[in-house]
Amino acid sequence: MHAAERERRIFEALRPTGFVSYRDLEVLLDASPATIRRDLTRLEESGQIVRVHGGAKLPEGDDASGPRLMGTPFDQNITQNLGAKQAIGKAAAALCQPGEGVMIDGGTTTLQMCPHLDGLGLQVLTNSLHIVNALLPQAGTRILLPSGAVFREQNIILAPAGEESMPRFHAPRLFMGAAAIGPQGVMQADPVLVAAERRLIDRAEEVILLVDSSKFSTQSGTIVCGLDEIDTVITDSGIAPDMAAALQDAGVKLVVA
Amino acid sequence: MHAAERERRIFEALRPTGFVSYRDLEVLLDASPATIRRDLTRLEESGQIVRVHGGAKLPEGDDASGPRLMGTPFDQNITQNLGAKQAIGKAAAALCQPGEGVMIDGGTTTLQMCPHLDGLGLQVLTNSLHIVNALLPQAGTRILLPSGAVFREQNIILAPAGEESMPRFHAPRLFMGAAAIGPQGVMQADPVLVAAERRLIDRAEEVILLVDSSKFSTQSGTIVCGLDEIDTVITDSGIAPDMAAALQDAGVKLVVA
DNA sequence: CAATAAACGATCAATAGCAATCAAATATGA
DNA sequence: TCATATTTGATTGCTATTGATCGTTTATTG
Repeated sequence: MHAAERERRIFEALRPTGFVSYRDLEVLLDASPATIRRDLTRLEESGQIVRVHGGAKLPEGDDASGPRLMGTPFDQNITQNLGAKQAIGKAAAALCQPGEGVMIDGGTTTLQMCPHLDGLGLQVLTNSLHIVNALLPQAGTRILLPSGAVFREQNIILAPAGEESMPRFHAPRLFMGAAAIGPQGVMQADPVLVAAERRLIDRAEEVILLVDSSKFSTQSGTIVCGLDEIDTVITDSGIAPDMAAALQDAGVKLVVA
Repeated sequence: MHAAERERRIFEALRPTGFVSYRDLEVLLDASPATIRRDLTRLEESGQIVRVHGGAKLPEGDDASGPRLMGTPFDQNITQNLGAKQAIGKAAAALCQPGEGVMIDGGTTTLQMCPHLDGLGLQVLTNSLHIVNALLPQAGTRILLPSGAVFREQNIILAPAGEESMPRFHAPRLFMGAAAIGPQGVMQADPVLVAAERRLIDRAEEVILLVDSSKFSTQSGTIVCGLDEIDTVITDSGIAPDMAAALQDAGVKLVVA
């Protein structure tokens, strides 16, 4: 296989979550370790990726620093606070019990759970096509989808109002993202997301919110639910102490990844 | 072989993934290494391709057909009889009325309809994630999905038996693929596909079958339905005359793309 | 905090792709 | 028909890329 072809595959693997492991590449490229390392080194020197121990990731969301293909707002968000989101995703994945069924809401932070779910044999109900794509290579993970129409802005599946879209599903845990969180509760940028998430919340025993610390300083959006409906918040170390205290006062369990 | 003919073949090989290896060209063009290099040099000087060590690729930004991952049986099938499938897909798309709702079954032939559906403002119900991906860039096409579990072998959504997976949907036309077709009826390789397709058939006024002519000589599989349930068959000119006659005797309308 | 395993970088031989030159075949025009 | 121009094919070094094998560094786990 040739360098150009390998590069194409690397980016293809990199796009969904912003990260590829060295192991994945070994299988995907069918090339010797030395060659893979050389490819990664070259791509890093040209600024197109960032190497990390064990793989490579897309550069953190500084805009206009290279000829990367990212059109949708979603693709732009993937690289925002990528490191924090990866840590949060990993911590969230650690809460899943092998073999159980969980719900994962769409979002760039929840997306980062996916690489860590491999091998757990989970049953994942999600409304996000991005998450479907990320989970597709994991043979042991069962993917369930609700019915509905595809909403392109967020690449999620949206059921018509009042319609039963996921019959007979109930899960111990829902992992949810958000545009912002504050004392008023959890907020989303787009009102149509609110309806979708509310439906998920109603079907979960426990609601776990995944938000990087920048979401605590944003305030715009439509309210999804109050803090009383949230059981756990997973965030990064950038959270302000008073925010942490406020969450715990509201009875929310706080996990800092 | 003339230079023009070689150039045509080079682009043909280049289109699917955006890259051709020098080795591939050697087989494909049946020309001496020197000639191939000269062709590539010339095409690069005119800006139509970019040469890289070991082959050539399309210039950046010329991202007409997105890069696809090869390896699964599905991806291998895509290139089988591609020309015929494209023609069939185009003919099928021509049967769609602007603004109407249609159902499209998963398959490599039905997939070829997608490029021709842009601008029709259709409402497409499909169980195939491949078709979802193909339709995603078409802003005017509304995509509807049934609920269910993702079945990886074929990348389709499979509803649990007996469950209502697509409430309140009914379409004038179903476009369906098949593994084989003969006097006994329409066949699929995998029994799980049969259940999925049967459910679609029940919701359609008219069933249109898309099969390239090689499907007439295959005989293996599970029977999906008899010829009496098929209204129209679209195939390529490779169909044997006696087969064509048999279809028309069975009351099936035959379209040769 | 130490042990272990994985990932890393550097070096070197082998291979594959490359450019340049020249010879042969084919086309073109008087 | 002959001469000339253009295209194709073969040969020859040369360079780039690859894969294997080291020893070293870095995460991870108990």
